[in-house]
Amino acid sequence: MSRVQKHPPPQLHISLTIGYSECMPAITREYASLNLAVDIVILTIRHGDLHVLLVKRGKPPFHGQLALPGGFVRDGESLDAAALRELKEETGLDGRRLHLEQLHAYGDPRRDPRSRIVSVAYLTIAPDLPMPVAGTDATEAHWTVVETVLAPRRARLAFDHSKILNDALERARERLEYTTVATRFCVEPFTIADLRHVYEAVWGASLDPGNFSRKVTRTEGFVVPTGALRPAETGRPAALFRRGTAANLYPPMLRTAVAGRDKG
Amino acid sequence: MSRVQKHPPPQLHISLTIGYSECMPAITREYASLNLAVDIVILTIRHGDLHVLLVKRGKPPFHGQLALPGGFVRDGESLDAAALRELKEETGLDGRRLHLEQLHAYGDPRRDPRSRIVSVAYLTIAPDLPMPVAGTDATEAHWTVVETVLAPRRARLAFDHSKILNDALERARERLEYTTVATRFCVEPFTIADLRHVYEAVWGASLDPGNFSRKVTRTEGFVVPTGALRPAETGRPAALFRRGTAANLYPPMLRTAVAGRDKG
DNA sequence: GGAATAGTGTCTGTGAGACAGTATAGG
DNA sequence: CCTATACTGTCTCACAGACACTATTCC
Repeated sequence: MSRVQKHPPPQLHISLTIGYSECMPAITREYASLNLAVDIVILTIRHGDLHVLLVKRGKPPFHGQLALPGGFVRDGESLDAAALRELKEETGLDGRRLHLEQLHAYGDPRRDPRSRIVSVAYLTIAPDLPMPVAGTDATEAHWTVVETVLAPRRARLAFDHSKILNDALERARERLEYTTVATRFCVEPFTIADLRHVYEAVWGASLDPGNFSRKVTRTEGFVVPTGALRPAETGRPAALFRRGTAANLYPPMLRTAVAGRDKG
Repeated sequence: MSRVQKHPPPQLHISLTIGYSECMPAITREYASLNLAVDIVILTIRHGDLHVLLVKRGKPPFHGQLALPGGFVRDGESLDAAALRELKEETGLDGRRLHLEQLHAYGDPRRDPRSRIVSVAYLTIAPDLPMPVAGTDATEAHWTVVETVLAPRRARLAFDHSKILNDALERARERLEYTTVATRFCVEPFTIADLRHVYEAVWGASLDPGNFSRKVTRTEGFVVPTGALRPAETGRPAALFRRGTAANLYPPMLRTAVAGRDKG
């Protein structure tokens, strides 16, 4: 069958829902009437470390715990539009100019203790910009070092957000292998070293500067030279680049061979 | 904010919903109360061609048109569980023994003309087995050659299922590059030529038999020899293999270099 | 033997990685 | 001079692709 309704029409299960408190979901309905949310994993690089934007919850459940920013999908609003709106509300940034991709839908019926809420997670890659991070509501938003959040002794995130964050990280690491999105972490113009620091922060590994430089500059459409130089604090000035037009890397920059090496 | 309800609690928008017919969704609610469906792209290879399982819709909308199998997520049922259940209902197969992965969530508010239905699509890879394909309801299910479905002159699938199918195909092609899922198309034991036909059908390109054989047998954990041979209709008998334990291919088998070549 | 498929040998080109060497800045 | 960073040269190894060649079967 394909979306063919065999049993009660929508109105019926609604009437069954009435009378249940939000803490005690009905279990006799066949079709779930539920709320749909988007949660956004916003990654950026600050001071050489990968950061994620987290908010401190102001009410139960998980009161006072850290969580991913997000909110409900509104009526008549597409999933992508909801993600763009939440991104705007949380960071003030225009998501159309950032990398924003759907990550995964999370639908465990008990992932939210209040009621059934299915969440579609998005991954956003942002450059290190002076973001307002003006929580439109009273919640505080903070950039947090990803490594700290995922440390075993650290308190876990609210809901299943630790899993979402882990999935987002794995996706980001993979994207850096096969696409040019790493440039989306950089403020233009950027140096090859800036771009290398992105790979090192996301992969948690150190890369050979010489080989990396050759690889990046020789891959068509990855970066385009501006001709200008950036005077370094120390050492030879570095050439400046902008993002190229290519979306995918061929051949890819596989991290498998790099895995295991430590960063630093 | 993170799933914090600023406005009406769940009960309230439910009362607003009552009185609306399913064909006229409310537009004044801030949060969407909606139905959640799963649609499944079940791929298999029959007679050397990539097939997808499609059903003919028995009622409007899109009456009589082809669509992906799917159905509503039930109350208390996870997304994965719903996909497994639908798969079982449509094919009689146990999805736990097949490759089943979430593909993407489709949430355009107008993707279903009746009411707002968000669908989470799944990709399944199945070997060419004698499947009952017993539609538990009256819908007919048919294996259809993918190439035929996507041909420009062909009638498009119902809803946004053409897009879902295209996304699933792209995902499957990519999976064959980086993972060992191609073996999931094969009935064990299988020959290297069987596996090569999988790649050729999914990629729509022909591969060099010698190089492919070497690549597959030398990649650790891709396939394991059974020691037995399969007598061929003509030619030298081929060695038989089973699936190995590796999930990922390193180095991957990139199709980019192959792209453009025609399947012969 | 001929035809067909299975599988190996071998050559070439490309690219990754290691690492030496050169370039250009400040101190 | 030194140091630090940027970048290039070069060597080696691994692998993809092309394709010749051998192996094994049925006719």
